[in-house]
Amino acid sequence: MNSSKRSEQFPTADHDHQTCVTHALQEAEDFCLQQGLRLTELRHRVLELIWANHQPVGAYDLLEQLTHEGRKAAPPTIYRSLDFLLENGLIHRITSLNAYVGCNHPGLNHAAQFFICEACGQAAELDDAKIESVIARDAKRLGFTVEKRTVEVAGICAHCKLRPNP
Amino acid sequence: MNSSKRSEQFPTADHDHQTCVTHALQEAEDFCLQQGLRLTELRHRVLELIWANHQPVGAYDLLEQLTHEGRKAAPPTIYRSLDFLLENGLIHRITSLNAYVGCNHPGLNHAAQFFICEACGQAAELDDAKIESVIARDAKRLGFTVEKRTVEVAGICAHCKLRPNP
DNA sequence: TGCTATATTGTTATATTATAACGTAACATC
DNA sequence: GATGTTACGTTATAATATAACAATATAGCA
Repeated sequence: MNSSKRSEQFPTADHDHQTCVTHALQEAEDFCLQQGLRLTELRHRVLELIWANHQPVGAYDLLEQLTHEGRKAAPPTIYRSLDFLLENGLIHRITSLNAYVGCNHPGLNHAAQFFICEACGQAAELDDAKIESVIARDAKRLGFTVEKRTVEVAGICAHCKLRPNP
Repeated sequence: MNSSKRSEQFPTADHDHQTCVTHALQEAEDFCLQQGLRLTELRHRVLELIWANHQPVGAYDLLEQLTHEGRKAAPPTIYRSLDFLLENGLIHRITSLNAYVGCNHPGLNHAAQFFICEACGQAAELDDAKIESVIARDAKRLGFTVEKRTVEVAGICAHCKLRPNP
């Protein structure tokens, strides 16, 4: 049985990607309805594209995908949608890639960690409380109030290690 | 007694900054001599500027500082020096700021963590083995081979919390 | 319903960060 | 001192992101 979520671990080649996109969109719609947020057609489409890309994707890639389907779009078009999706926890920004990826746990205020494969470009989203607590401990020792955490680990995923030549 | 190192914790206002710059430069010179690396005048000056700025500083800021002192410089001038300094562990790049900061432990191959104050702009460099080991454990569970870690925590430092209005 | 305030999107221009490509100068090694 | 290599100069451009203002759509209310 395949998970309908993308990135709690690295997805296998045979996972049902259409289902995971559909599921994520459904969750987002439900979440926005609950919260009284306007998931407009544009925002919905941007979120769908992000999930459909199936890995962290750049703003200008998304922009090109939007214009290729006939929509009038300029950089602010995409950045404003990204801002909305970020603010409401529907996507994450991967700082080290300048790229955006769907969030696996929309609604939960969580600090995610990312493991990013340099071979296939996919990213696994973790939410390891242990990392959080170690950071919190260090912060306490420094007298530092944490606002935002960025934990991104680059390397090679298990699938790519086995693959002959990706 | 004031530490001659900048960022094992957030520096106090009264710390001897000139000494910490001088010390860092001396360490870099020694290290490059040992390793047979050419710390050219340009690279030396860039490293000095980075330390003198006393907090993460952008490439174009450095560029401006160079040109203001009469040197001919264009973006590649600065980026090439930054590349040299990064490759040889003399500075770090703070991904979330697109900025560069002197390394406290040149020569040691270490994965640093940064605590970045959003009020004063200063960054503390930690090297917490515990964070490393937790990341390593997660990586092992995923079958992931780690190449590079990025751990950056933004927030407010102890000094700025006490300050009335920075 | 129609009015009005607000939120969203369109549009143009520009800021910020970084690299490509190619030529010249310095240096090092023989 | 000829030659290969490394570093630097120079021009152009790529990639990412935001400012500023106009037009449109939506929501809430009279």
